Parts: sequence; structure tokens; C-alpha cells
Amino acid sequence: MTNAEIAAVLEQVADLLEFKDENPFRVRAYRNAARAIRDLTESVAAIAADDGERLLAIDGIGKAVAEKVATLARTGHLPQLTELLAEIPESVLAIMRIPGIGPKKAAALYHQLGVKTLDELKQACEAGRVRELKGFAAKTERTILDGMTLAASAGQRLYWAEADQIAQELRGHLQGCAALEQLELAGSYRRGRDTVGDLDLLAVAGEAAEVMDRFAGFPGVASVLGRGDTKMSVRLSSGLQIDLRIVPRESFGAALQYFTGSKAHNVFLRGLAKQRGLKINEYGVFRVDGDRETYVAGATEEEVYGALDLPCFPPELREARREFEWAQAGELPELVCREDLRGDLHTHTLETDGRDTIEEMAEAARRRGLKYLAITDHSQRVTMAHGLDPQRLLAQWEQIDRLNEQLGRGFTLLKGIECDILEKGGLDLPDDVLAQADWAVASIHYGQRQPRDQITKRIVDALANPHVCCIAHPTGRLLNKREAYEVDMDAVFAAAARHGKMLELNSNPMRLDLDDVACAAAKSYGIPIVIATDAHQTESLDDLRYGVLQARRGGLTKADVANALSWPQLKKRLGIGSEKK
DNA sequence: GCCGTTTTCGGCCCGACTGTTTTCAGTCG
Repeated sequence: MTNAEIAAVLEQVADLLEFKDENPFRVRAYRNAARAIRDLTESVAAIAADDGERLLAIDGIGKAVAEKVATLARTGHLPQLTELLAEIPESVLAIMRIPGIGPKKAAALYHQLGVKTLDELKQACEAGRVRELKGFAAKTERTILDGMTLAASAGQRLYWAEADQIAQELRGHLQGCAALEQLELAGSYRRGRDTVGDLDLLAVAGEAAEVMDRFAGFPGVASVLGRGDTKMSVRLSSGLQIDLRIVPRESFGAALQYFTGSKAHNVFLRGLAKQRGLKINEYGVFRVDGDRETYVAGATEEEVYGALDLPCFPPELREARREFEWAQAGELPELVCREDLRGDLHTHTLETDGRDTIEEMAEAARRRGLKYLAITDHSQRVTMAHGLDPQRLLAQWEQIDRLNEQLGRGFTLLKGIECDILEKGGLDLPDDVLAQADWAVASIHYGQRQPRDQITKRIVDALANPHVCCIAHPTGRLLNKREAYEVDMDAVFAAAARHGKMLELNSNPMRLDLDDVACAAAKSYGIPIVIATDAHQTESLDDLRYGVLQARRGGLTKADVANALSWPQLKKRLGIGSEKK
């Protein structure tokens, strides 16, 4: 079983225990364990099979969960889950996902009305039976019915890039309000997660009501979900929820820290504060002395973390993974930034499925401050994209040679190729052609649903080819659309490390592949990461920023990123440690 | 169920808002 699958089982156990009104800390323990496993770079099943004791070393996994993970890894099933499901139908969990319905209300519906499914719930609401229950009334029925249509129509997370666009529009809209003094976006958007579920806005305002009125007037607002003195929530017609909090100036940093999260990061931070006789909430850091609380800090995030002798963590690292450990050791990485990148190593042109010419791509890259650009059109197997056979490829490379002469110093076009890894294994172009490339990436477009061993072998074999520099979009995932291939990433990392090869972090906002966790794993193997756009048109060269965000989330520094090197340096590096001399 | 510079028991982050209540439970983030 994969880490994601094991984590999903533990999450389901947590959901069911919550429904049963079990000890909330026990529920949290299962959720923490699930998160720890999801964040793990090694296969937890492999660890369990290899040495059960090592499971206990993972933060958040104790004796009980370790045994359950071992059982899952061995048999693929968890008796505890089977027993819970015999008691509670799985379909009630869907009811808990309706906004406003939590475990208590779902349990009341199930036990008192026998409601097991969303359909039954809808009927019960329409028949007016729900309002008869204690704690429910007509308004709750309405909320449930609204929530159900919403759950059916929306619920999908936005790509970070989409969220960013709305965020910028919101910022522009609110800045037209005279009462606004300070504004920042927080939440998973600020942490740079690959997808964003909702937006969190934070403001300091002379007059909160004025900012809230302005907020309600944001184009696309379909309904106001709630509005108090300091907090307001709206839903856009697209289904996206946006929360606005108005805080006092002296609390802005504390609120920003608080609402940036992650939740796990905050829980850990608050625990640290408590040990020191401090309390942190969204209003600040307070010294607790009996019943008296004295404000210590809160205007800026630096102050808040500083009160605990901690560095102001970059938001991308705030996931309760390694950041506190790094801070304690004084080893917080200095994360890579967009300005560190000197070239783009995965782009397409009109010659295959791109939209612009080589010259246009080169000019756009130069305008963006890049010093080199690899043209990596598709190889012949990708017929839909009119992929290049050896003859057309060699002709393109001749053209690149000529263009380089015209471009002169200061910018270099690289003769590249995105060579397909064929379904039956092996590469789509002969070695003598690949040998003439400056830069060859290999990738899978066909046979994505092959079994684990087969697809892993294809990638591992491609890494062994002396002319291949890098594997592009190594897992093939498409956010919200397609899961990663069944690929043994540990085997891929080991092979890349063995052959001195690189792995791509594809910056397309719908891919972001490798993801943050895989980037961290690759780093632990010493594998250089290539942050590349896979641009099919000039504007997409801007996508590097999305890749950079993921790289930062993976804890990568400039030194971990191959295209932070100049082309001569990179070229030298390609010769070292690989069979390509 | 996890964890340990309050260490094998007894804690476990904290507050806003809503709806349903007449003082608070439930939900959410």
C-alpha cells in the first residue's frame, strides 16, 4: 500500500471515531499519524516490513498506530476499520462534509432519524422531519439543502495560480476602501500549497464595517455566509469561500501567523509557548501569570516567533514537518527564489505542439532575465503533437546553432529534446541522435496505467541511458484530474542518484511534479532538481514562480536547484558523476 | 492515542460566529 492509501485509512478511522463521539484527542492522534505518513518520503509499508521499531521513531506514531500500519502493509486491511464500518455505514461520512454539519449533528440525524445517506437526508429535510430534532430548526434544514447542492457542484480545490489571480483582484478591489490600513492574504495560499481550498484575508481597518461593505461588493460574491464585528465570510458564485478578519494593528502579526497556519504548525507552536508560560492566539503573545495575561508581542510575525526565540519561518515551510527541528539546530534552509534561476530547461515550440517560434521563445526568455533556454520539443512517438523524428530534430538543432550565432553572448539556446519513454521500454530516439543534444529530458506520455514494476523499470532504465540528463514530470500527476503513475519513487531516486541524473519539478500549475514532499526526498538523495516550465507559449515562461513555490515547500535552496547554475557550470555538472563524458 | 526540561500520568491550541437556546453547543478555521 502507498503512504497515501495508508493515510486515507487512518483518516477514515478518525472520521468514524469522531462520529462515535470518541475522545477528541484520540481522533486527533489518528489524524496526526495520517499526516505524518502522508508527509513521509519513504514508503511506510517498506519501513514496516523492514523494521517495525523504525515506525515508532516517526513523530505522531506510537505503539497502537504502528501495529495498525504493519497490519495494513502486510494484509491491505485493517480489522478496526471493518468493525467500525459494521457499526456505522460509510455513507454517513458524506453527511459530515456538508458545511455546518459536524459529527454531532450527523450522529443525531443517523440515530434519531435513521438518515444514512445524502439522499435520505434530502428527503428528511424536504419532509420537515429534521426540524423536529433538538438542536435543529427550519434554518438548519435550509442550510443542509443549500450545502448539498453546493457539495455536488463545487468542492474542488483551485490551482494555486487560479487562487493567486483572485487574490490579486481582491487586493485591488479592497485597496479602493479608504478605511483599509493593512491587508494580507494568509492560509494555504500564502504557504504556496499546490491547490487552495479557500482564501483567508486579514486586515487592519479604521472602520471595520466599511471594509466589510466593500468586501461584500467584490464582483462574483454570491452570498454572505456570515458577518460579525471582526469576521466575515462570503462565497463566490464559483463556490470559493473567502474569509475576512479585521484585527487591531498591534495584533496584525499574530493574526497573520495564526491564519497562515498550517494548523499542525500552529498547534506545535502553541505547545512550545505553553511550556514557557506564554499563550499565543490571533491577538498576540501573552505572558500568563495566574489570571493575568500581559501582551508580549503581536504587531509583526517576526515579533511573535521572536518571543519564542524562533526565526520567522518562511510560510512555505510551516507544515510541522522539519522546520522546528531545523530552527533548533540553526539550520533553517535559505530557500531558493525566482531570481536564483538562470535558465529554463523544458520548453516547446511551433515545431510540435507549442504556439510560438524558437525566436519568440528565446526573446521572451531573455526579457525575463534568463540566460539560457533549452528547446525540448516532443519526439516522434507523440504523434498528436507532431513529434520530431531524427531528421526534423537534427534540422531544428541546425537552426538553433544559427540562432545562437545571431544571439551573441549573454544568451544561449540549448539543443534539447523531450524524448518519450516508450510503452515497451526504451527511448523514442536512437542513442547516436540523443548524443548530439546539449540537454535531453525523458518522459512518459503513453502507458501511464501500467503496473508499478513495469512503469518503474521504464523510468529507471531511462535514467541509465548515458544521454538522458533528467526525467520530466516524473510522476505524471495532474492536479484535480489524474493521480500519479504507480511508480516506486524510492527506486527512481536511487537510480537518479546512482547515475548522477536530475529530476524535474515541472512548474505548470496543473502539474507541479515533483511535489513538495518528493522534492524533499530527492534532496535527501542529493539529486539536483530542475525547475522548468514545460512552456508551450511565451507567457508560460512566467510559470517558473509556481515551481519555485513548490521547491521552497520542499526546503530546496539555490544549491539544490540545477538551473540556478549558469549553463557552463551546469554543463560541467552533467559530465560529472554520469556516464556521459 | 501520543508524548515527556511539569516524563509513565495527565495533559493535549484557541477564539468567532451561528442557531438554537434562554446560557451554550456545535462547527469552523
